[in-house]
Amino acid sequence: MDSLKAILSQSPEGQTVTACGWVRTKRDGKNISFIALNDGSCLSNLQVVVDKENDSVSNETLARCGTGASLQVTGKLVASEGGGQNAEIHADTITVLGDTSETFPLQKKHHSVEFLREIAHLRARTNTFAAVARIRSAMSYAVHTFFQQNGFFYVHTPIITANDCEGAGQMFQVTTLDLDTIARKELKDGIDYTQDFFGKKASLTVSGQLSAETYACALSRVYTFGPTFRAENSNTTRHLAEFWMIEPEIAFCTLEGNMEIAEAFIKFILKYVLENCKEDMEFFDTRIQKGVIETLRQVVEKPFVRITYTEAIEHLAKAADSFEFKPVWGCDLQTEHEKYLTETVFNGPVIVTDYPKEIKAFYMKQNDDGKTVRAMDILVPRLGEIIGGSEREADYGKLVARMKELGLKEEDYSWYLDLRRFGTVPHSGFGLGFERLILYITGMANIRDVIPYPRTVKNAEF
RNA sequence: UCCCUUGUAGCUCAGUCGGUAGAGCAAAUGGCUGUUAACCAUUGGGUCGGCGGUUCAAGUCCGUCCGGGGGAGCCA
Repeated sequence: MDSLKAILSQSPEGQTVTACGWVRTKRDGKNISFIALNDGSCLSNLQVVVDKENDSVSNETLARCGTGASLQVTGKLVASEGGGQNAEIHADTITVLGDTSETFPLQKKHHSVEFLREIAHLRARTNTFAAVARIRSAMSYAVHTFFQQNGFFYVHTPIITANDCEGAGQMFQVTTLDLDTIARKELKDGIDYTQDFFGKKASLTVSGQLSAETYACALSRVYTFGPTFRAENSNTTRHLAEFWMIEPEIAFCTLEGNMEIAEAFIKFILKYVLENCKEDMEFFDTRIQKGVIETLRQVVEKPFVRITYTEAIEHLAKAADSFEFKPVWGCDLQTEHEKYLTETVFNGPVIVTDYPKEIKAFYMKQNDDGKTVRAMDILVPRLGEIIGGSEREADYGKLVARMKELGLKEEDYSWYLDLRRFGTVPHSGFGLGFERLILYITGMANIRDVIPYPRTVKNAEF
């Protein structure tokens, strides 16, 4: 059975084909009916033409071909007399594989994304969500292609972790203890985790970075690409409790090399999608965000702007009056600051490096100035931070000293510190939120609409 | 977690100064000689998010809870 994509790519010469799909719309005339059929293999529908004067398809069958029904159609593929499509199928037989009903919630009209979120199990049957799904798949393939072509090994870091030290956010606890029983007891001494499945407190991972570092310090170039979980109570269009993160980690690599790889990576994915998902991208360009294709093309062409945090603050200081939060050295960049830099000053992606150590994680390499670390964030218009990365502190003494300043216990990180005890090397890496990259590429507005079943605060439906 | 906003037909919304509900689309039915979210006509469709209060009278005013959306913080 050929997909509609395969059928529509054929030259229509009257050959007999069999097509399967779901009815999008049906338009009835006295002697003729048109059915728009879609199987999700591509954005385009196949127009099915039913000649009512010819008895091949009964009126009873035709009546069952309402929006949402699934059909198998056999007929001749011919050039279309109408203007909306090149080819169409003149049906000889139609088999209704599955009936629909008047309660089918998807109508042949526009629906809001908010409404479609409530029927997430059916929304993939709309143009927008099917296009997002196809692009997401193509991007996943491109992620692996980029790294595999550049000598990276794909490492599967654990989903469940008993490290209490990943430090990137609030964690979801994993337990087999009976919480109902625990909740009823007065627990003066706390919970006895030695009785739990893993014998200690365990959680879902918030980052594969620390594990990836251990493999980078063995295989040199590795990456992870998997689900990540954050139990933050954040309610925005850019956050999910369950999201997919891409985290490369590279040995013998300083921050400069890290930035080069990050920039090349983003450009590779954009270029791949522009070349391989043309029909879907044109849909996003006309229906979702006007001009998104041209924006992406320019991002691929131009080198990313690179500035230090200190330079960023200087830029922001010139427009200090326009901000709610005054830009002061030492403070983290606010959303309004990121927007100003990417949208007003540079009009494109900006890599900001060398942040104050106080606002960055303990494992980042300390600069000689004693104030900043070798961190880099890539900021993009509309979304803000899309990548966060750094060169890692490779010096055992400096790393331990920084941990002490922050009150972190050495024994909790002994395996991580072993990387610095035994054959330490300069190494770097970054994390990229996959869904944010999808938002950037498609122009979609809400991160909940670029993952099939979004998990957010108070929402784990489907 | 904080701020703003919103909840009325299957969907998108209107509903004025408090007086018991309206449109478009969708659906169903009929019509129509090739349509492109087809078109034309007819019909059906409502616990106005829940609970409580004020009032002769509440979709409308007040309180509270729940849901949706946007922004901020946190971050990817």
